Amino acid sequence: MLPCHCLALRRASRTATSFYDTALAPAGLTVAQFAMLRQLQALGRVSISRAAQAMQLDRTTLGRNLGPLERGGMVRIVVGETDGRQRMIEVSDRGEQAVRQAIPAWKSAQAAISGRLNPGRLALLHELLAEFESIAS
Amino acid sequence: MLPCHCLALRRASRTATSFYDTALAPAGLTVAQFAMLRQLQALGRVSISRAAQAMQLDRTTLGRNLGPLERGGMVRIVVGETDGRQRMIEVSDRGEQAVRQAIPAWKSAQAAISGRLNPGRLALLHELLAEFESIAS
DNA sequence: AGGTTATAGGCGTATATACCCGTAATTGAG
DNA sequence: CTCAATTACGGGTATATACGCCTATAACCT
Repeated sequence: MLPCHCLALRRASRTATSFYDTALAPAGLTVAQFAMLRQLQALGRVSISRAAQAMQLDRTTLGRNLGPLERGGMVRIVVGETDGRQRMIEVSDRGEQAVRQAIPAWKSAQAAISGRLNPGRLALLHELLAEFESIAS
Repeated sequence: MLPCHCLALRRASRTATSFYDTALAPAGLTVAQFAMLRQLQALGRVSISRAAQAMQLDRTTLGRNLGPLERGGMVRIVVGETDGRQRMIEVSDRGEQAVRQAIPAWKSAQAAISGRLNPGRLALLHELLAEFESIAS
């Protein structure tokens, strides 16, 4: 049974997600939510489609994932002024605070990895992942 | 914004899943189902918990994922003879046939990656993923 | 201006994933 | 042998992910 590249990535992704989710749980965020909020902060006020494109996520997936964040008061979804079709995403103060509060836990998870996988190999992993994505996308 | 190891893995996993799912779609299997069937074949008749452990999957996740396969007649779930609590998983002939039929598509997807990421780097990726998992699990 | 085309999203549906809690069956201590 | 502890699993709930179809809005062409 030859190793399936996809299976290896999926397994590693599950493991990483579980590891980070455990670390972030006290802060009340999943790693998906944390990453999404941080990316939304970096993007600023942005439409759903544009955010999805930036995050390499399906549009409808991003739309659905906004649900829990919106219910938690972390983001607001408002109709675009110039284009009535667009739904603009705004990270609320509560969302920014949640990210700030979660950052120590996230850093701790990051450090747990960095402490056991030397910087060169970690950088190489990121590089190979990026290369893989450019091939498979 | 420092790169989150988890986010990078999740992104790559999504990309890979989409790539392989597209390749496998004509065969009527998702890559998750394909990988699961192949692992079940390798394991032989096995209980749900034991299979989940072998696949590094949550037990309840594996149990749920059996649903579509069972509905499609790819696997049978039978009560264990020696232990009435166990549910033994058996890949049916239909399941084996589905795997056989999907293998060309899978190989094509594998080859599309191998053709653009040289063997050394691909092997390194697998090695780094394994290392990551051993750290984060 | 009006009709056609294109774009932005929502909703239905389905799979994938994992947590918690409850139940059934086995194991083990005495 | 009995009963407590353990183990195996199902179901409820929730998030994450994506496809297809539909609607609303905008843009474009004549």
